This record gives sequence, structure tokens and C-alpha cells, in this order.
Amino acid sequence: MKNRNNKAEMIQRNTTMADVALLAGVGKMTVSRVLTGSARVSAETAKRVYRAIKILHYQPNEVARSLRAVSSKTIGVIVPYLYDPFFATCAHAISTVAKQHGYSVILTTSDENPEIEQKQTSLMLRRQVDGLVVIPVSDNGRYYSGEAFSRVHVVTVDRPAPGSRFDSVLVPNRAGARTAVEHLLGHGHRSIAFLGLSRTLYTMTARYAGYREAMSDAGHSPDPYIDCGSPERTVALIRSMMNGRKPPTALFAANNLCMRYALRALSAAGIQIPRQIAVAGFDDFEMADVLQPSLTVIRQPIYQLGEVAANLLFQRISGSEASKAGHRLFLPVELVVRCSCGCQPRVPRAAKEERPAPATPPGQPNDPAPSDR
Amino acid sequence: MKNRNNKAEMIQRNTTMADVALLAGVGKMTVSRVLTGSARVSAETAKRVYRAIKILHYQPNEVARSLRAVSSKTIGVIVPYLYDPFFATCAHAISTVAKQHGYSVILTTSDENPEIEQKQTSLMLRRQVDGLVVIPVSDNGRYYSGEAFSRVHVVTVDRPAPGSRFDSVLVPNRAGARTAVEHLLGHGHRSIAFLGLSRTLYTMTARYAGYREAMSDAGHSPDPYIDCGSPERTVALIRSMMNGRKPPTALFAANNLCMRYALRALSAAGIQIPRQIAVAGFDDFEMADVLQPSLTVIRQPIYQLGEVAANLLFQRISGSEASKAGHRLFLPVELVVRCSCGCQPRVPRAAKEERPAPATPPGQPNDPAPSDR
DNA sequence: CTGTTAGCGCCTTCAA
DNA sequence: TTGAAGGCGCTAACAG
Repeated sequence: MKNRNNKAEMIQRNTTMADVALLAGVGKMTVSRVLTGSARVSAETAKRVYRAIKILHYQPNEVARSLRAVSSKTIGVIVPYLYDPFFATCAHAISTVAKQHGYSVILTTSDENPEIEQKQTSLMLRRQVDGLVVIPVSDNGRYYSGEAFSRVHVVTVDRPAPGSRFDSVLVPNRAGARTAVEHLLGHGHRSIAFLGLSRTLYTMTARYAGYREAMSDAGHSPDPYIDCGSPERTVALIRSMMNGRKPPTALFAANNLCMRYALRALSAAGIQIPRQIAVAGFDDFEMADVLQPSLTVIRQPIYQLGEVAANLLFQRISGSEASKAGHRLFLPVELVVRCSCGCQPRVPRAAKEERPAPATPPGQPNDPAPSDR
Repeated sequence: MKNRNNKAEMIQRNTTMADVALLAGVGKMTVSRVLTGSARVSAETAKRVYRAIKILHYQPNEVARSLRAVSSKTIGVIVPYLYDPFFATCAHAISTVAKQHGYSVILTTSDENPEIEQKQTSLMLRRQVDGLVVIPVSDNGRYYSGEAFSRVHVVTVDRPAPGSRFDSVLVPNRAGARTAVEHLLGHGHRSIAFLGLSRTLYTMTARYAGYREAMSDAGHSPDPYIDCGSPERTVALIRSMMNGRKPPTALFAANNLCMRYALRALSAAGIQIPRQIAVAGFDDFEMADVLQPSLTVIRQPIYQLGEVAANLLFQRISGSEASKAGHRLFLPVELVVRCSCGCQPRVPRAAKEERPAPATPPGQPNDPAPSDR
């Protein structure tokens, strides 16, 4: 007799299917069938099984299931940071979709570090995830084309997939930046500064390209890329820029972080927006409409990026998607005209929520800001 | 002979330890020992094993390990929302600590919904997590005292644990609110409005209590709790409040969401801060110092909340913590005086980061790093 | 130092 | 409709 049935020493072991089977007076398989519905069981025995389950507070061990089954019902998610609302919102969307599919999410942050990303990815694969949604660190292309990925589905978000086998859900960075810069040009600005972060970031170079295009097409020469490495650096750069021979009359911040740095720097230098310098940015955020002046920005469908990516992944997982090649999906961005560019939207600053916020179920109609002209 | 060694039908199976053992000409246990270091293996055979591992691209199956071992090396994390920077930052901290311990994190959102929380918790337990860090939904007390939790460690963050067996890492909400309100009182305000969200939230009632204390102790009568259910509602409430017989001269927003609503509403009503109404809030946030006027707030050590909670959990998991009763840890908050209260801080608005931001190892001098979009 | 045996808890396969 | 045997991949416990 197995000692596990020896009640004398049943210290703290979890109750298993065998326990349920014993109590219900049936075989383990019957319990399994009742739970999974994989085959018909007489109503009579099913009832007995349920009763035993309840009495014993039995909970199936999903780890054992994962080991036995082909699928672990788990996906992995890797984002650079979680305290960045953009990434966090993506993660939230992915998590929500996963929940709808009955999947669990193993989540981690890469801190924008290729080594961490590799290590964590590898750990997830060892944990037998069925798929991966990643906002990949720039230079991990070689890794992702390794053989380890032959059996797992991968979708990247916000940045294109390193290998070409994976799907990516992106945003038209170049076109978006271009639109914003063209709007500034429409205000008559001819010298527009471009503020970005590390140029190793995919989005930064794409947005700079859009900026250059807009400038060149308008017959103006693009300014050099300004890398706001740190707040201090940004202060110094902006100060010297504004004190230079030909200070720009407008400024495009390629993401929220540079926007924040830039705003602090301008404010510290006592420079007025939009009177002394017009401002536009890429990526909307909470408070962008509460700032004085409210900020004109390119809004990205953040939640939808994650949502679409996750849905794509589950399509692949369920195998309904036959194609082997990776696709690139682009979700549209939108110019939200507010005041920092020099516009005076008719409805001054309506007191309404413009972005999904805690209480607002995501993915709802966006009630875009009033845009004039 | 097992058919799994029949090469003819090795379609796509993962390589296992048996494959490695076979190729290296050793037993499975030797391979296991080499990998885990659980026992000495001669350098010679170890080398052979490593070679086989490399040739076959062998990766141990963590699911099988979890099934076999007592621990799954996995913890569960449940937060209400991920697009709320507060929760996301906590989650980031927890994830970081988990990474340091070689643990994976299964993360999900409860959407502030007790049923979802229960379902997801239960799923995590079935997945054999070694512990749980939760920002619990208010009214799930009974659930958490169930027997299912007898074998798992739980630490709650931001809100106290329902049962008394769990540790909680909290912030002095009452005292913090009190400090902020006292600061407003110090400016000579006698009528101060309190804006909050749903009173079912623990933090809201605690902060309201602090507000009432401060008011009463100063000999003024507290105003009734104003629940900013939605932006629209907030606009209406603020409008009627300001048009009432005795409009308040100051306002305390109990968290960021009401702060945002309030700012929008005030701005829509054309009310000047701090001239017509002074403002203070609970919880600092990016941009709070860039707003005009910059906001006076109570700052919470968000990242540390998650960090401490996770470390507490791992202490419990490793069993070095014997005590069975749950403890409540309070991390200090801090009044950050800016301009919205009517103060004129000497350093006008220095261009420096005031909060932990990207890439800043927690608790370190701040130097935010690139986040990309 | 190394190999064998025996499960972890579940479900696929086959037999009754 | 139900049950028994066997194995998913790994490691504790015991040989040798």
C-alpha cells in the first residue's frame, strides 16, 4: 500500500485526484473526466465526485496538467519597464486578453537590457509558455532567431520583431512625427528642434526620420538630433540652444520623457510656451490637457496595441493562423491639437476625460480633443 | 525499448534529460546533478554532459521541476489595474525583487472586482505559486481566510490584509492626509473641501479620517466627503460648490484621479490656483512639478512599498521568518511643498527629477532613464 | 562518484 | 460508462 494513503502521516500534503477518487469510490479517471468534461460520466457518479471535491476542497494541480498536456495555458510578457505608463498599459491589455482566454501571464521587465531580456525569455521558454508578447530591446536580433524559438509563438509590440518570423504590432512613428511637425510648420515655424532619447531606440530613429522628412519637404533644413540623456543634460542643451544665434521657434519632443525634461528645462529657463517656443510631442498622457498650456501631441492607441498583439498571439496559438511569415500591423495614431503649438481650440479645456483612466473601461470610444482649423 | 528513442518518429518533441544522458553516455541522474549541483560529479563526466547539452540545445523543463519539487519558484501578483502608475510601479518593484531571487511572477489585474480577484487567486494557487503579493479588493475578507491559503504566503500592499495572518505594507494614510490638511490650515484656510473616490476604498476612508482630524483639531468643522465618481460629476460638484454660499478656499484631493478631475473642473470653471482656491493632494506623480502651479502633495514611497512587500514575502517563503501572525509595516510619506497650496518655494522650479523614475535603482539618487515609445 | 527505482499529479490509451 | 496501466520530465532516496 502506498504510504500516501497512510493517514497517520498525512501531514500537510495537498489533496489530489486520488484522494477525491477514493472518497467518491471511483477511479481517478472518472474524477478527471468530471473535471475536464473530456468524456461522459453518469450524472450519479458525477454528483458523488463533486461532493467529494467539495468535502476535500480539492483543487486540480495546474502544474501537473501542464506537464502532461501540450499546453501550459501560460504566456510570457516582457516589457522594458512597468512604471512607464505606456508599457504598463500595454501589459494591462495583454493581461486582460489572456484572462479572457483562460491563460495566465508570466510577466517580467527587461529594463531595456538585452541580457536580462535573454535570460528572462529563456526562463519563460523553460517554463513552457505557449507564446510570448515582447516589447523587445533593440539589439537582440540574433538571439530571437535562435532555435529555442522554433516551438513558441512570438508577437512584438511597439518595436518590430528582430527575426522575420514574428508578428509585430506597431504605430506609424515616422508618419506620426511628420504629421506633428507639419502642424508646427503650418504655424509658420521654420526652425524646429527635435528632442529624443537614445538613438538606439527604434521609435526614436523612426520619429526623427519623420521629422526630417517634414522639414525637408517644406524646404527647411532639419536640426540635428538632440539627445536628452538626462534632465540636467536637457537643461543645458535647451539653454545653449535658446541662447544660440538662431534659436528654434518650435520644439518636437519624441516621447513623454523628453517632453517632461523639456518642459522642466523651459520652465527653469523662464521660456514661455507657446509665445516664445511652440511645443508638440509624441504620445499623449494623463495631464497633457491639464498642463498650462495643454500639450499638442500625437496620440497612440496604447491599450489597443497590447490588445491586438495578444489577440494575434492567441490566433497563432490556436493554430487558426496558418501563415508562417511574420506580419507587421500598424495601428493609426492621431494628432491631438491643444494649445502648446499655438492653436486656440474653441472649447477651451473641456473638463472631460480624454484617455482611458482607471475607472474608464479601456478600449472605449475615445472622445478626442476638439481640434480647430 | 521506449518508442521515444525511435528516431524515425522524433517529430518535434523537446529534448529531455534522457536525450542528454544518452548522448553523454551517462544516467539521467548524472545530468540532473550536473545541472543542479546537488552532488559532486567528476569533472570528466561533467564535461561530457555539458557537451551533450550544448549539442542538443537542451533546456530543463521547469514545469516538471515544479511538479517534482516542493517549490514552483513562482509568485503571484495581483493589482487592481496596471495602467495606474501607482500599481504599476509596485508591480515593477515586486517583479524586480522576484527576479533577484530567481523567481518568476504570474501577474494579473483584478480590475477592483472581488470575483475576478478570487478567480485569479484561485488559479494562481492551482498553479502552485509559492506566495502572493496582492493589492486586495476591499471586500474579499472572507475569501482570504479560507483554507486554500493555509499553505501559501500572502503579503498585501497599500491596503491591509483581510485576514490577520498576512503581512501588509502600508502607508500612514490618515497621518499623511492630516499633514497635508494642516499645511493648508497653516495658510489660513478654514473651509477646506475633501475630494475622494468611492468610500469603499480603504485609503479613501483613512485619508478622510485624517482630514477630519486635522479640521476638528483646528476647531473647524470638516466638510462632507465629496465623491468624484466621474469627471462630469466632479465638474458639476465643483461648480455648485464654488457657487454656493460659502465656497471653500482650499481643496484636498485624496488621490491622483480626483486631483486630475478637480484640476480639469477648476480649469473649466476658470478658477485660479492658488489665488481663488488652494490645492493639495495625496500621492505625487510625474508632472506634478511641471503643472502650473506645481502641486503640493503627500508623496508615497511607491517603489519601496512593492519592494518591501516582496522581500517580506521571500523571507516568509524561505522560512527564516517564524512568526505566524501578520504584521503591518508602515513606510513613511512626505509632504512635498510646491506652489498650489500658496507657498512660494525658494527654488522656483528646478529642473530636476523629484521622483524615482525609469532606470533609477529604487531609493537611489534620481536619474531617470530613457523610456521609449 | 554514479546509476536505478519510484514517484510528483495528471491525463492518454486501452481494456472491460 | 468506468477503471487500470503507463508516462509527461524531473529528482529524492537509495543502492553500488
